Amino acid sequence: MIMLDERTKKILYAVVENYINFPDPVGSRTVAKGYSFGLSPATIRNVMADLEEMGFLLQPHTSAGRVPTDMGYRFYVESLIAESAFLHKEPLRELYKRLETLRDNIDILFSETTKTISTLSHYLGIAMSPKPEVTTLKKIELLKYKDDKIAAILFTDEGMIKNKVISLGAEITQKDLNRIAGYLNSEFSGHTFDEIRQKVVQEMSKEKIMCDRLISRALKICQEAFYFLYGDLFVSGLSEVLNLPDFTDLKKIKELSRAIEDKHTIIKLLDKLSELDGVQIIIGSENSMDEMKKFSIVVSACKEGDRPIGVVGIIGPTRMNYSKAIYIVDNTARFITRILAER
Amino acid sequence: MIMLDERTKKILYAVVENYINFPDPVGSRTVAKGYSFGLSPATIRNVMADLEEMGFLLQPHTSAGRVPTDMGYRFYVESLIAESAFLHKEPLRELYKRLETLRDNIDILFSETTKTISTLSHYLGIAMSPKPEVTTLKKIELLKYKDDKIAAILFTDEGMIKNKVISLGAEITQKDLNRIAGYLNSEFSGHTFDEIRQKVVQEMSKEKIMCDRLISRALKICQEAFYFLYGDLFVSGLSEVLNLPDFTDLKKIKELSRAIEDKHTIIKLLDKLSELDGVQIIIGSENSMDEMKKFSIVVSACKEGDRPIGVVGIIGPTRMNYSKAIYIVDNTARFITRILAER
DNA sequence: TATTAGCACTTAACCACTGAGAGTGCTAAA
DNA sequence: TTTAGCACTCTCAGTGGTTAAGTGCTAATA
Repeated sequence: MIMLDERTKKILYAVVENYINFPDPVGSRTVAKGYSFGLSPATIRNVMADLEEMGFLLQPHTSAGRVPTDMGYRFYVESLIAESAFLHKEPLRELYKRLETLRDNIDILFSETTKTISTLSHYLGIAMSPKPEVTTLKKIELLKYKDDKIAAILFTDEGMIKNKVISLGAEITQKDLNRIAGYLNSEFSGHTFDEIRQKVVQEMSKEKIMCDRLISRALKICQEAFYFLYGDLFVSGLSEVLNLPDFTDLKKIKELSRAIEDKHTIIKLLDKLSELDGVQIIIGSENSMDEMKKFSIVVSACKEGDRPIGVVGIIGPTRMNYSKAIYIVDNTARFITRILAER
Repeated sequence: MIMLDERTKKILYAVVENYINFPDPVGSRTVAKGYSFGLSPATIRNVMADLEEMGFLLQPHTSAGRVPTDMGYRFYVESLIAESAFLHKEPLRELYKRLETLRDNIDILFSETTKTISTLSHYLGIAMSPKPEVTTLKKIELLKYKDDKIAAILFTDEGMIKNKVISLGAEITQKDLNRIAGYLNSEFSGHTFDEIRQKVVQEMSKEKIMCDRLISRALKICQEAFYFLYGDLFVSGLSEVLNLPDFTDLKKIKELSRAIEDKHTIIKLLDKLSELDGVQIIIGSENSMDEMKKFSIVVSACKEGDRPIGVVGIIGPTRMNYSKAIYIVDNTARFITRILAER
């Protein structure tokens, strides 16, 4: 990390904050006037030129003021985190009252959470419900549909219910299904989906020797049922961000809409981020997704112990009110965590 | 309906079709040249002036060509429907092969269908999965969660699985829950959700006299479980429509995004439309939703007998290729209907 | 009588130009 | 080391002139 003396830092922060508040490039005069450094514009100009040379600021054109680079935002955000200024603010409890009533239905809870976040922040609210990989099986239920088709319903301790229809290739009676479900429950309930998947593989290799027809069927069903399950991604607030001055450019809107339609990539990204603790921030070009390189992401995982049970966050322009965003995301994540723990 | 003589109609259709193909106001010269009426631009001009007087066309400004009004589109679309030209085209079976593999999971089927529709049409693809009101209960399952909380899982004959967590206010054993579920299944399975709701109300009034504690609990659970269930609405293809010349205007983009975020209103609209047979078309100002007054909707319900089991459709600009849209929607609806019937 | 050629008229779109305003970098003085 | 002063650069909004498209009207024509 490049070291900057106190005065230079302060000027950088002033530029960033001013730009976050007013979407125009900020000039030396503005900084000198608005932030009482006791310095003349000329001096500020020199410092700003230095900051530009170091890559923290850039000029859109010669006669314009300066705008932070992604590196500039990063430096600013690091200082925000170091100060943890946002932690001292009062929590948003009042605003979450409505969400509280939804605690029982986890999908609706997460989708409504994105709406609350986008209303509060005026950016895109995002949330991902727990990915089944890390959730604990409470009970599995098998139900015969038609011919060789059965439905497998997986209940997790977290309150999620996932279902999958499976074609067996041969008919089966409901009675057999009940026995299979009984076996699977005795064997697997209380384990995470990940553990179950591993166990199934192990059992299947043993099974080759044991050759119990029912058990082998059970394992096959199980393999299908637990294959390829993802958390659901919710996004809302597009009309909020379209009101921002950052989105008067059609090209940028297109990029954003393409980015949020590529749910699969975002899910993978959030998956990775959900492993980490606290608020995570990805600024513009730091993002690995091409369409996201002009936007920033602020997310936090909701955890139960150290197991991630969901992710909430914000997507917005790099010119984002990071302080407010961090504050909202941090608060929301804590709130969801608490709500899910209390249940 | 205003009657137009053959020549006037032809000229109206020519203007509409030309405008659909090229997003510029169409002038008399273009019509005369491109559509071999054997008339000079001057004559065409006179007819176009008449059409404008009658409200089928309008001029953006004095020296521009003409553009269809919503009434103009309506007249054109009526003739399309009368000819049923689109019915003669070959079905899109090839393109639906991928969807066929998803038939077992109805939610994913519908959400992927919207993607297919938007890719084919370059407009927004929309779909609504069966609203539970009209679906038939196959089985209800009750599972104890924690304290006084239970999960009710509703399986429908259509292959949908809905779940709801209910707080009872007092603890209950799983054994009791099983008995309640057994009772509810014997009583209600095979009935539509609507019927069940009515039955519950009836039973509850009787129950006041009979006073069986378990049954009264069962009915209470049932009432909760079947309360307020909606079909899910899926929308995709925003980045498709942003590429249309109709959406270079930020204001229009905002309107569209606000419209599709108001899922509740769209669901109610589709609900109404799902009662009708065949492809339904709503053009611009015909729409009751304010935000939708600049867009058109083309939808068709998927039916099982005369029971709607879902809706698929397109949202796009009023300058839409209606012929293609109708064709795609009609085909898709038939395809989904077939797939759900075969199951 | 219906159609058409001719023409004057209207308007948007494009382009080059201009002046104002904002903000810079550099230099020389404090 | 800081600052005042100044020349310089660039954007932006506004202006005026030109072009092209398309119209409506009128008078001639089949």
